[in-house]
Amino acid sequence: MTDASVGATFTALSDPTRRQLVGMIAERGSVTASEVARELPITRQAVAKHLAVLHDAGLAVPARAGRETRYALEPSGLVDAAAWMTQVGAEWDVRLRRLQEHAASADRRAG
Amino acid sequence: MTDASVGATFTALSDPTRRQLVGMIAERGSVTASEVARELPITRQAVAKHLAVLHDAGLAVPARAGRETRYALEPSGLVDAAAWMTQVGAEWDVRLRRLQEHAASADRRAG
DNA sequence: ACACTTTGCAACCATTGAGTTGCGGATCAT
DNA sequence: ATGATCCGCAACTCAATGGTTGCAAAGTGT
Repeated sequence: MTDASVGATFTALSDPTRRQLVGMIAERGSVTASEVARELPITRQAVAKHLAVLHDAGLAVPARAGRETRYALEPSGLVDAAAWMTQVGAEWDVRLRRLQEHAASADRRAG
Repeated sequence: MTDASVGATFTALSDPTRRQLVGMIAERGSVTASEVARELPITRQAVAKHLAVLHDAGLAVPARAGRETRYALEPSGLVDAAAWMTQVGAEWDVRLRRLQEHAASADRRAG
């Protein structure tokens, strides 16, 4: 759960086309660049680049079968990023609770 | 939890400087651009831009007090993004479980 | 063997984004 | 009142990136 891997995950998910792509892979189980390119208004190479980014982020894994390369989902990257967010969220929560308590006690003092 | 807001959150968290900034705000409760700029190797304006991005993403909220503008954390943006990830993660989970079952039954068929 | 499909690599273009400098306006302290 | 901070806005540079086209290599079907 290194900072670089978390960053790569957020970078990968920051692009709307890539999020859509993730959704399509989740629906279908696996996908090739050519398949997706037929349905989206972008070229196959653009899709291939997006799939490469998802792969580098550990969110998708390619498997070559004959002349086609199918990409499936790889959950570990998402799990790591979700863990990071949960952890950071917990820290925020602690901090915010302190602030709320502080504000509440200030209110009490103010009557 | 619109797609645009989720995208803004991921975009905000995809930058390492911004993640560091989030950590600093979490530690201190609140922060000004000038304060942070003294400790980081970037200018105040760069920090101000980052804080603006965090604000637009709903992750930080500014409060002007006199001549300084302090930024504190705003949890809603993070909560939304975390919810998105949890949801997508659950879908992946379902899909992966299906695939595993499929693979297992294939194994059984193969003997 | 040959036509067809699928992929991968490289070069290129346009846009975004992180960072800078410069300046003017508002606030605080003396 | 004036000097010192602090902020916000605007213009600029430079690298990263989403997208394109072109082409060669490898797999498939007849």
